[in-house]
Amino acid sequence: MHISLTTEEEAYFASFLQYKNIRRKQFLFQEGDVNKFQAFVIEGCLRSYSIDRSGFEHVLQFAPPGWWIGDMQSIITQQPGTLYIDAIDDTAIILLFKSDLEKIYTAVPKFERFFRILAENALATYQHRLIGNLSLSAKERYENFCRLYPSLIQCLPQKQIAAYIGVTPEFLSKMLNQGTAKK
Amino acid sequence: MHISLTTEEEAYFASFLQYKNIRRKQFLFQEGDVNKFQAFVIEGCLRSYSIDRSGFEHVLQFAPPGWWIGDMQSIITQQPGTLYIDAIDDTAIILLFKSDLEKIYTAVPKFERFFRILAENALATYQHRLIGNLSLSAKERYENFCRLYPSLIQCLPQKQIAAYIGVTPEFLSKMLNQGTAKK
DNA sequence: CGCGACGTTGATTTGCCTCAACGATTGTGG
DNA sequence: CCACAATCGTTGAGGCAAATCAACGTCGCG
Repeated sequence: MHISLTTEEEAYFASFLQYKNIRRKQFLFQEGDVNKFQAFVIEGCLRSYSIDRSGFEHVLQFAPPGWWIGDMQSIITQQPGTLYIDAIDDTAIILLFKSDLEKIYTAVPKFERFFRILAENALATYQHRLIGNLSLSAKERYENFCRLYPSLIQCLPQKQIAAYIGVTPEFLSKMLNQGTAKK
Repeated sequence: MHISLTTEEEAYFASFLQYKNIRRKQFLFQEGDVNKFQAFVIEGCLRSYSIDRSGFEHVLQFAPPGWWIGDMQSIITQQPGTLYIDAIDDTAIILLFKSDLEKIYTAVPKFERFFRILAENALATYQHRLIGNLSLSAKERYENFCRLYPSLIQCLPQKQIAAYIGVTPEFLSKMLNQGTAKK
């Protein structure tokens, strides 16, 4: 990780963490809620997405083990959020509440560093994805996705991938089946 | 701003800053360079963009006065970047080198906080833009752009806006001229 | 002045969407 | 343990938003 901690600092940090289990399809967060925590995935998989005016889902992020997830906009502003977060599989997570995080920052400034680096990496990732969405075809975005998240392709329903790369499930299906040579 | 500084801290920080002017159309950064600094715009306007395989530009960010800009991916990894950054108008900027920033972080940890918050806000902004690109029509994206950057619409050539919202200049032109009622 | 960037407009094409129907799989309750 | 509903992927016909290509007028600038 990006910082090293003494045993006391670790214990202090750990004292704020809350463990939680979420069942497949259960919601961790819904549009209109104020998001008061970041979630860290230990096992399983979460996803964050928005639902547009026409009822279509658009996936912002998948969070397999080792990933953080939350409605950043809502966490920052403490205003009602616009995203949904739910579980794709049964999932074990750790919650870290914003109010506690503020305390942690004050007590152990090193954590500012940790979460700064985390945010900067995430930022670069989203910039890269945005550029991809502006410049690549659906097929190329799919290939990128496979290259970037090889562990996910196997456990995700195809329509979730479609909602991530920005095409309809029907179109993704056709794309995949005519890339394959036919007899 | 997000932190408050003593006079000494301010002076210490200021001692690292380098002022620079860039002429219209001049490059601050090009694909393949390793980005060693963040730039803060005082006056004028910069833009960061990528050029795809077919030679089309895709704007990642405009930076009017008060904004930071850089190739985040390259700054983090210190590997050659993929973006271009150039000046839309004659522009005055401040450079803050990554190597200096590391020193500043060590000397005055408060700055970790400042740049953490900066990165988190930027992150939320890109997430929002990505969702918009996945769920909105070209017209809606244009309207969002106008709402979000009213100061920019006047000084930007139309084709730059097109390259930001993700349409061709031709299409944006048509869109705008038939939204207007005709006689 | 003349060149190059920009915006405009039209004709045509295309990548992706919409809608609808259908089989396969899953899971759930009786 | 089976019946049924729900979800998912597939396929086809047709439609539309946006891209492509090309031509042209305008303006600012060297």
